[in-house]
Formats: sequence, C-alpha cells, structure tokens
Amino acid sequence: MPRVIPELARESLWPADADEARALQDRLAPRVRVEPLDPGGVRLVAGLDVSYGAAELVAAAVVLDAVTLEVVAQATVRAAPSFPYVPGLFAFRELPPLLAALERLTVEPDAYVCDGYGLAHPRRFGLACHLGVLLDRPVLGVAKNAFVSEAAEPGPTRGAAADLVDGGEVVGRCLRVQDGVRPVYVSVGHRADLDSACALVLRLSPRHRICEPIRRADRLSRAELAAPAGGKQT
DNA sequence: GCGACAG
DNA sequence: ATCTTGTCGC
Repeated sequence: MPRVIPELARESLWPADADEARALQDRLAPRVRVEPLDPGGVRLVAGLDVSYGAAELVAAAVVLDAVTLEVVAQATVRAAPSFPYVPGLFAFRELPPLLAALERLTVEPDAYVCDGYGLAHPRRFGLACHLGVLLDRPVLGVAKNAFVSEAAEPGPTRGAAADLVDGGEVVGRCLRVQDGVRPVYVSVGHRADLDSACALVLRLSPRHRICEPIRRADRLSRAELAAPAGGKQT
C-alpha cells in the first residue's frame, strides 16, 4: 500500500556503481526533515528486515498496532540481490526488496522502523533516511552497533542514553532499552526528532533488546527464507 | 599503507 | 547477513 513516486524511486535506487550511489545520497540528503513526531499520531508501526540465503534474499514488513503491539498485517518478497553489500551503501541493497514488500501491505503504516542507520551515517543519509525521503513518512533507524559515530557508555538501566557523535555533531543516540542489556543505536531517518524516536523505540521494546516491529520482521523473513520457494508469498 | 566497516 | 552445540537462565 505505501507507494513511492515512481520517478524518485527510479532515479535514486539504481546507481551504476558505488561512486554514483554516494553522489545520489549527497543529492537526496538535503530532503531529510527532522521534526517532532506526535506519539498520538502513530497508531500503526511497520518493522522492516531482510534475511539472506545462498543466492536470494527475503524482505519482510510487519505492521503492528503501536499500543498493543499486535500484528495487523505483514508481507514478504523473495528476490535476488541487485547490489553488493558496501558499508555506507546499504540502502541500495535492501531498499528495492523492502519497497516491494511494503507495496504488498493492505494497510498504511503511520511510521517505519528499520535495521541500520538514519543520520548516523558517513553522509548523513543511511537506510532510514533514504526510505523516509522516498515515502515522505516518519522513519527511524535502529542499529545493533555504531558505525562512524561514537558514544559514551549509557547508564545501566532502561531509558539511559548517551549522544552518538560524529565529526563533532550529534547524529543519534545510544539507548539502553532493557536493564543490564547492551544498548541499541537510534538515529532519525525522516520526519522525527531524537526525543520522539527514542520514546517510540522504548515503547516498542517492552521486553527485548530488539524492538518488536523489527523482531517480527526478522522472524518472518527467516521463516519465509526457509520455506519452500514458490510457495505462498504473504 | 593498514585496519574498520549498518546488514 | 550467514556458517553452528551446548548451556545458562527467566
């Protein structure tokens, strides 16, 4: 159901090589908007993730009720990788299949959470920013470790946080979502600010380190990857 | 030059 | 991301 303007997708997802990909990121980065995200406006949240097999991948999107965290809709897409994994150019590898999976959804999410970075990226345009700009909807990036940025060790309890800094600027936040458990790295993708992003991630992580939307998408993509190809594609 | 490097 | 056993703990 979520759609991207065809021209924008065609021009910003298929670079001929790494240099062109970096140029595309530099050209699109100015479109990112950082602004408060109204918690009450987020009823449906989509979690995105991709699992890899020998020569194929499965992209999954799972939509949850932001309050009850119950699954409202989900979709998967099986495809062949169309771009190699290059640190910093992650979006060109995962966005095409993820967008295809999103188109299969039967509901319109109010916000999206994806694996990886938003502004905590070398050119301030990680996967979360790229997806946000293409959809022009709120998107957050949650990674399991830092890339270009550094952060102090946050306090030991849930909710404790420390600035993620790169080149002298705050690009995200190292956030502990469970007592005594390693923190996650949150950065804004689009149409959100750090405070609202962290508040939402905490709400979406009532029990585990990985927030529920991404957790569900991870499980779904793995299950579909293991399932016999050609079967029902949610 | 060398190592590091979201998933 | 993925290749992989048992083990400790809620």
